[in-house]
Amino acid sequence: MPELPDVQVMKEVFDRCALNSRIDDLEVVNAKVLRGVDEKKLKESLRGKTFVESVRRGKYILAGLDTGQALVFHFGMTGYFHQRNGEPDKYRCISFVFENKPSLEYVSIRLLGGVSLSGSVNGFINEKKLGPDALSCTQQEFESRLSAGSGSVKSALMDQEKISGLGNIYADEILYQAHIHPLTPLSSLGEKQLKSLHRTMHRVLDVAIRHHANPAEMPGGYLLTHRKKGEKCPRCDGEVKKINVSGRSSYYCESCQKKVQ
DNA sequence: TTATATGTTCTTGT
DNA sequence: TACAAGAACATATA
Repeated sequence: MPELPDVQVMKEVFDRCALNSRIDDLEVVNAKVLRGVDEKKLKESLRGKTFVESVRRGKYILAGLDTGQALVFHFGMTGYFHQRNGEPDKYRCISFVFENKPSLEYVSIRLLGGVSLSGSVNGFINEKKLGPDALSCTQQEFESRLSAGSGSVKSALMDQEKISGLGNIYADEILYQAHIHPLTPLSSLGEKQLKSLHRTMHRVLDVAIRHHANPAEMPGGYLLTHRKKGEKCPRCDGEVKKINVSGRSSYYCESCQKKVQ
């Protein structure tokens, strides 16, 4: 679930539920999600403190504390925030208890996500070598970062050091909207195609966020709801094919995304 | 019961 | 050595 648009929606939840309210306590239900920090240190660093800002960079949420430190959330394949208004979420891993708001739970079902503590918001970004955020990446940055590599265009879109925020589903969607085959080598993309790819990336992400990253709400003509072998392409009635690209399933329409060598 | 799954990171291979 | 592709990770769902 969580790619850039989903994480953007989660940031909005975080801001509403956690910003500018004193953290009274936190409950660590499953310490497996703690990365590079133990429960004791985490509690010491958070109790009595306040989240004063939040930044989304790619698929990460960086929550800045009034101490200057930042708590970093990543959601893996199955993570989300849940505001507790009744029963706790069955898969909650960490619960933040606030002075004057309901608790916020960090949930990770398959435990592939993680929470870590960083010296500062920017420190984390540099350490991870995260590329520019897909939503704010300029056309120039996009072109120079993508024209450098040599693999397939899809692998490059998913490489967080090149551009951060895209995952398997949105990489497929962007290529579909741009009429580009996922296995097209980067080296064969011309300037015109890179420009179009950049424009398409912005448009797809923008539409996804406006529809709360919910595929069911999104307009027709998107591959998102047709990720199944043998489905009809929502644009040209061609057949949706499934192939493997860098170990992940890729869906594309064989008649409107022609392969270029 | 088995195959598949949106994530990152470590390992392997070219 | 550098880059790119593949395996592993944990667990729910179809």
